[in-house]
Amino acid sequence: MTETGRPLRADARRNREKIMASAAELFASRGHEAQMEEIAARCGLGMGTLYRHFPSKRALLTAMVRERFHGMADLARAAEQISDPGESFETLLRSYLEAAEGDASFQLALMGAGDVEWAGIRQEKDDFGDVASRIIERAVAAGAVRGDLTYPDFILLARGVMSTMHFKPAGNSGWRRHLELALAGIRI
Amino acid sequence: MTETGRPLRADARRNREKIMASAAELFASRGHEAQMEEIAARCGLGMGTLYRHFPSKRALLTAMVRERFHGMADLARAAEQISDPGESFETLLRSYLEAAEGDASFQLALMGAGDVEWAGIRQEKDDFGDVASRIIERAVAAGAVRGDLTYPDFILLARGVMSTMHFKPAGNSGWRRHLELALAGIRI
DNA sequence: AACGATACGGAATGTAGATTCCGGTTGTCA
DNA sequence: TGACAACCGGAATCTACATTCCGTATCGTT
Repeated sequence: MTETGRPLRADARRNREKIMASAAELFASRGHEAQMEEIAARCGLGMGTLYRHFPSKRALLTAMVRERFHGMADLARAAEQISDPGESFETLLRSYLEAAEGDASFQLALMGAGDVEWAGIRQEKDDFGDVASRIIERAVAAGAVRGDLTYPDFILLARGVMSTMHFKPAGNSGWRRHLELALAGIRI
Repeated sequence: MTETGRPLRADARRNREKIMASAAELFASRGHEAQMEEIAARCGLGMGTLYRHFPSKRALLTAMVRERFHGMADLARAAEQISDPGESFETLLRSYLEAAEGDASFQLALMGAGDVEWAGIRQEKDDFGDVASRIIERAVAAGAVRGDLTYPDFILLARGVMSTMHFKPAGNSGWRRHLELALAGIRI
């Protein structure tokens, strides 16, 4: 239903965008618990319309995550432009986390909680991974971070800080304190 | 239903224990998604019996978490016996994580995911917190860890590593790698 | 051994939410 | 502007579970 070939009718395209917008807001604030009915209601559409555009809640959620991941790759490319390898790396991590701030569903997706059809996002995910890996390798080569640091480690740390962001929105001094502790563990 | 005064009839006590055991296993393997019917079935009891002992799924889960937290306080006291302040601290963190290994529900509870009636566990939770705080203060005083480390930081880090344990059971080199990175960030 | 008081079993009930259906609308193109 | 495909609305349907109910069975006490 997302890819058929013939272009969408004007009103359909408009509605599809309204749905994406509403879904983005609701998934962000309520997480995976946002309800299909709320989403439809928020943009003044019926259930039928919602399901015409996205065959299931899972598909809708996946579309949202794909969009966000796409933006994430851009952030990574921006971080890669920074000349200092160490700063480039830290900016990557900080951007990754800030991109997820305020979006409960995206946080869960990034942590690896189910409900997302990862197969439909491989491309976007790999794009990000490629850039991030390059940044990390450069930071390692420059001696800005511990020599055994890898991309999987980056994911490990990011998920860790994200768990604080997700489960303790206002806890302590917030996720930024956690980020500092994490960075302290990999800087040289 | 848990505290009434008069002692339970012999068969009732037996059944209560069967329920706790089955629930422990199922919550551990399936997390909060374990079903009440499965739990009852696993120990050959009916739904009525299950609900006679625990008024709701939430109550049952809470009982499980309380039991686990109780054990956790013991682990903390054991760690406190270690003379070297730094080793004592690291043992505390390691024990905390190992206690949660293999128990999906407990991991979620420790990370702060809902579904647990924390009010009914204050005591057990505080017991652990008190011992842990002492261990951390001693480590700080001995200069074994960064001087600004606090108990909330401990929770932060533990939750981070736990997120890897929970969401990526077999990922990378496992949560122990994450633990190493976390420790590197607080050791001096 | 009989009698309550306690417990137990498991079918029936209640509810929340996703998903489907289909009669009615609207955009598009000749 | 007429016809038809592409769309839309939203009530009805389905599913999955937690929770309740109440007729029986069992324990412990005299």
